[in-house]
Amino acid sequence: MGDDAAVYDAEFKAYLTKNKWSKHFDYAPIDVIAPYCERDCVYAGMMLAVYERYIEETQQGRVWSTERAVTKVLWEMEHAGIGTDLEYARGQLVPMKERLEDVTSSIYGYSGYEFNINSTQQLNKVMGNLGVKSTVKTTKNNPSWAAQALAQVKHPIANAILEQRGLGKLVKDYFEKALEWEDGVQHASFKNWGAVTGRMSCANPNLHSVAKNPQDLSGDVDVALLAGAKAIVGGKAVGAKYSDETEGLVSVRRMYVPRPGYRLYMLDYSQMEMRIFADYVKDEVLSALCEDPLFDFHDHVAEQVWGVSKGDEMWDFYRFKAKGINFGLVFGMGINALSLAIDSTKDEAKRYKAEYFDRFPRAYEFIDLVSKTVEQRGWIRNRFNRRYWIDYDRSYVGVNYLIQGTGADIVKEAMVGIREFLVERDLMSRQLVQVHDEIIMEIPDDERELVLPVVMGIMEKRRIETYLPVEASVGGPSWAQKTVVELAA
DNA sequence: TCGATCACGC
DNA sequence: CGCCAACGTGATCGAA
Repeated sequence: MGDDAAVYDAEFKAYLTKNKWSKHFDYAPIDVIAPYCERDCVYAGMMLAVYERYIEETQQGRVWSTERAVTKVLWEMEHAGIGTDLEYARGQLVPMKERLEDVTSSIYGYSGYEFNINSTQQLNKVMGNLGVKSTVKTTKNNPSWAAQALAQVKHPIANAILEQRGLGKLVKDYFEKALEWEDGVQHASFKNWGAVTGRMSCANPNLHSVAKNPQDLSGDVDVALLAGAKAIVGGKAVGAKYSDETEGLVSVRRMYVPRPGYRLYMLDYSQMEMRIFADYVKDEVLSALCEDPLFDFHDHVAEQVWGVSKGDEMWDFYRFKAKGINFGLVFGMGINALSLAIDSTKDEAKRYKAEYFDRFPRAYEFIDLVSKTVEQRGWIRNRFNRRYWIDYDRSYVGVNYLIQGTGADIVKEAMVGIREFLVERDLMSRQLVQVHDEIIMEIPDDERELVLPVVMGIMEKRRIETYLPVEASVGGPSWAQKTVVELAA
């Protein structure tokens, strides 16, 4: 190599910026940009040779071949896009903005003067004037005014701020964004391995972060409760079922609709990460129980560790702790975070965790082995040999990388398999979106009987020992409403 | 321009 | 078996 690729790249981009061509490569003259493109290709080719050797040495051939194959699926997903109900988007923007104005002026009412609510510095001053203190610190040790901190605040300004932020995000990131695609088809961008674990990422818009809970615009608690909400926090109707008949609730997912001739289907792996965790732990009893598609991991842990059963007075209490510890383990959570997550003191959290490991000693052995391997060797590999290099002082993330990454590779292989089937049979059905453990498809009615069982079979194929059941739902008709599909045996 | 802070998801 | 909830995208503020 005569020159260094990184240096050349940096120098060339500086040259573009200097000549005001950096906004888009199209702006630069062809005789300037062409040699750059040529070098780009040459360097990419050289890198391919290097990495192919590495892939061979580390036996990551299966992962590499899946990545190449899934690229075609991603291209087709981006090309197909997802249909949006522009009429709904435009219609809802009006009451959303009205509500936003009302909430904003109520905040100014509390503060006594107008200020920039988005500025945490200015907000901090307002809170000080109101005599409100935060019990939470930011990473830079300043007072935090995030949702977690505002939840502790008794003053009514707290809820108003939560609503202002949440609603503002919906308006900006999704409802106004939707209008950029005038034909009502959004083409998001997917990245194969946007995350270090092997998970994909999505942008413009990020379909991975589309709000699940409907937003209450009426300010009338009864409206959300009528839709089955468990609580209303910052205008979010938590747990509410969206319905077009419920006035005053707005849903981002309601915006996403099938195109004429199609219906939306959502194919979800049930408790995927917990089942992969069970597979890694190699607890035969646990794995056997996973054969039941309806097996609930959190229920089981509550029953086994604390001897409670459904209907007991303490059931909800221990089910909550079980769920918190389960997620805590797969996320690599420490005692401090765990105690916050399960609403316990640190001592209590420590005791619950000890009781958990008492009952599931192999879970402890697995977690211990992973972190020790990272500390001693510096790398680990998931079920498909995807390799992770992890710094010594971050060894606690290893368990999560293995579980999250194994899940990601399973879904990618399934997507490739689904594509092969659809292409081979020359079908109209198509994959639109992947959300980590979920695939969203558009299927015409006359293909449903053929496609659904085959797709579920491809997804449920044993790629690890433990069974990973899939639940299929049909959109009713948008992404906001799902009805579980019962397949004839 | 970029770090910090906030919000949303799995 | 006490420290570290994992991984993302994007809007916004405000200091550099």
